[in-house]
Amino acid sequence: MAVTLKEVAILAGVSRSAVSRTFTEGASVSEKTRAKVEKAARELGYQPNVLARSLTTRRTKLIGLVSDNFRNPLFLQIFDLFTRGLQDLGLRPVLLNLSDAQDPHGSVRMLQQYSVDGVVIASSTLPPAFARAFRDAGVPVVHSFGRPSSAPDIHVVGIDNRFCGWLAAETLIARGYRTIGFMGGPQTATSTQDRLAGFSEATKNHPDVAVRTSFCKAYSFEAGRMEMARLLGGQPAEAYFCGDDVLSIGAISALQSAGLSVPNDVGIIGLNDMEMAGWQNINLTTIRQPVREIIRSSIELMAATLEDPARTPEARLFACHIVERGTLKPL
Amino acid sequence: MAVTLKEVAILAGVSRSAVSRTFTEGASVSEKTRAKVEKAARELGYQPNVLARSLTTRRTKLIGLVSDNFRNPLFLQIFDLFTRGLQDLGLRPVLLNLSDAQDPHGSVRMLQQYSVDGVVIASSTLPPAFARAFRDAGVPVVHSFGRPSSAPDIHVVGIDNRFCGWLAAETLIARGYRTIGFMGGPQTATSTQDRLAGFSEATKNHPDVAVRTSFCKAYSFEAGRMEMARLLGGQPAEAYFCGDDVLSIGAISALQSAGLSVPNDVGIIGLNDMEMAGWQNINLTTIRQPVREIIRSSIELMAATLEDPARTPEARLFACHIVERGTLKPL
DNA sequence: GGCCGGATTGCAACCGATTGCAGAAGCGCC
DNA sequence: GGCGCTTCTGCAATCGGTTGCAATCCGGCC
Repeated sequence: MAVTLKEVAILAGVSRSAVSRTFTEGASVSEKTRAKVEKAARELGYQPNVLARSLTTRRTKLIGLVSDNFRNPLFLQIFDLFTRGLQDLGLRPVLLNLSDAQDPHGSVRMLQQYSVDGVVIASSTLPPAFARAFRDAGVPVVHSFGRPSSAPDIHVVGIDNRFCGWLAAETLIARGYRTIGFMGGPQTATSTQDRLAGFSEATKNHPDVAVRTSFCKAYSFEAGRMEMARLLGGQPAEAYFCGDDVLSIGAISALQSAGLSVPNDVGIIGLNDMEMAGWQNINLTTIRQPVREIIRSSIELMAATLEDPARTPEARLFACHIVERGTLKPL
Repeated sequence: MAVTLKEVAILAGVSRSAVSRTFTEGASVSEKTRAKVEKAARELGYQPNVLARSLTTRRTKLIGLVSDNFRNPLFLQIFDLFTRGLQDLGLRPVLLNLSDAQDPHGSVRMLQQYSVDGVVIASSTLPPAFARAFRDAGVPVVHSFGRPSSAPDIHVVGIDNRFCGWLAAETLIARGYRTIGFMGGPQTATSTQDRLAGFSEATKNHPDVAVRTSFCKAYSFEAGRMEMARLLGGQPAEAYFCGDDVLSIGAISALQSAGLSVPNDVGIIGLNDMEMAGWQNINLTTIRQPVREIIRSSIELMAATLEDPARTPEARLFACHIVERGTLKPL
């Protein structure tokens, strides 16, 4: 069906090597044959078959894009940025949906069969075992939104979740809240654990502050709604730090349905600063995570690692800061 | 790096063909050699390289998943369903982000280089020229959420947008609204055009009803918000049919910000029935589009077309129906 | 034991490209 | 024209598999 090297070679009256060389960067071809080949290629509509080429070059230009979060609208933006960024570099993302995968082994196999050049994991909830499994399989991996380590054994780009937890707690305490709640994402996620650790650390210095902790099964509106509805069945805290804006917005929805006002009855602070957080009728006070920068940096790091697979693992951290809106009582 | 056929053959003490055959469905291998090969393969951790195999089989099991909508949260669910459905069939989606692509030609080239087995287009806004370009390049294509034709020249799975427009108008009129608005998505999208056609047709029979039409630049919350805010600068209609729930929710947000009540001041009916539409504090009356079924059917159709590329193009239509909630005044 | 036919097996060519190597061209200069 | 050098070019092997074909194996039967 498709035009091959050989047909171009015949039409141009040169060897197959000559054709190949005109299509490979920096190969030695005279202007004359290059012209002949390009003319023939144009006439036939030829373009090299990346997959066949990959057999010898060992580069497929395929990048595994793996995630397990398909409920949080933020991730649509994340996929948008990743796919654009990768395709600008001539790389093509192969999506791997690990929404209900338990076993890293199977995922590794799936991607190995396709000989992806690298894997970027876009998730704050996927267990680190997955990243390690890919690495152990010899595939370059970058974990975006993962847990940065001070002694990284894998490339990680993200934020300091401990600090975010700490910042949230300090902010709530400074506003005069004395019973504060941590409403995290999945308890198994490192992001949740780290935020809780930071949150708890901050409250340790304030003996007059009571802390409640609870967790949502997923990062989704619905999970936030349901968890807050459950909390309202008991004695809720005066203010909550939610592990994600989607949880916050879900929680606010539950509060409003219960006839409670935010921030008059309950304060809420989120994390991410997604588009909706800025809407006038939501107006969520939140901790902004620089998604765009994290993704840009992840792609850069992936490209660099493709160049030098032996590159020393690094952790890249981006700063988060409070975006003050209207869901906490004023200072 | 990776284990190859040859190494397995040597360890198992058989020819390369034998190894190949134990890994290809329905090939003739004796139980004895199969056992030897499988043992060797297990020891070495061998698995066939799909891409190398594709060179002779001409099947990469790669499916192009192309879309241009990365703003509408509904599409996150769509990607979720597509990726899961495809990977259940052993197919792998290569994502192609056409958010700001103008030229079908370039996109075709991108996918051709990777010799995808097929392309599914998930978009209600991508011009039909893209689908045709893929088809003309000899790639099986299924257009999900596309414009069904009564004389289809391309596989399409979707809804009858004309009917939806008609249904929306009839519903608004039946509720007693006499100035009704059509607030569509991008004017260039066939879905918008068809809905408007249906909407206009319904109103033709009601000379006492005035119609306003306007369009949003994209299917996103923000576009809906901005368009409604603009409309509120003039004399708004009594009720609007929005081309998507995200537009509706954006519009409601703008209305609330302006101190107006839905449905007391302005009625809204959406389209899709996304998760948020059911929230108590949104409670959107909408036309439900059976997304899940459309995707399941699209994947089935793709699989069938892969089997028989010469399959006659068909259009598959799914019914839509009103989901009554609280954003229209009662009957 | 010998013959027959179907089930297995290995050889070798091929899928669409790249690339090391050796020979051929091209060039400047004497 | 001949020399030495650099730049091009084609041959042939290779990447990791599949597959048509012919040869071999095997069991059953006379």
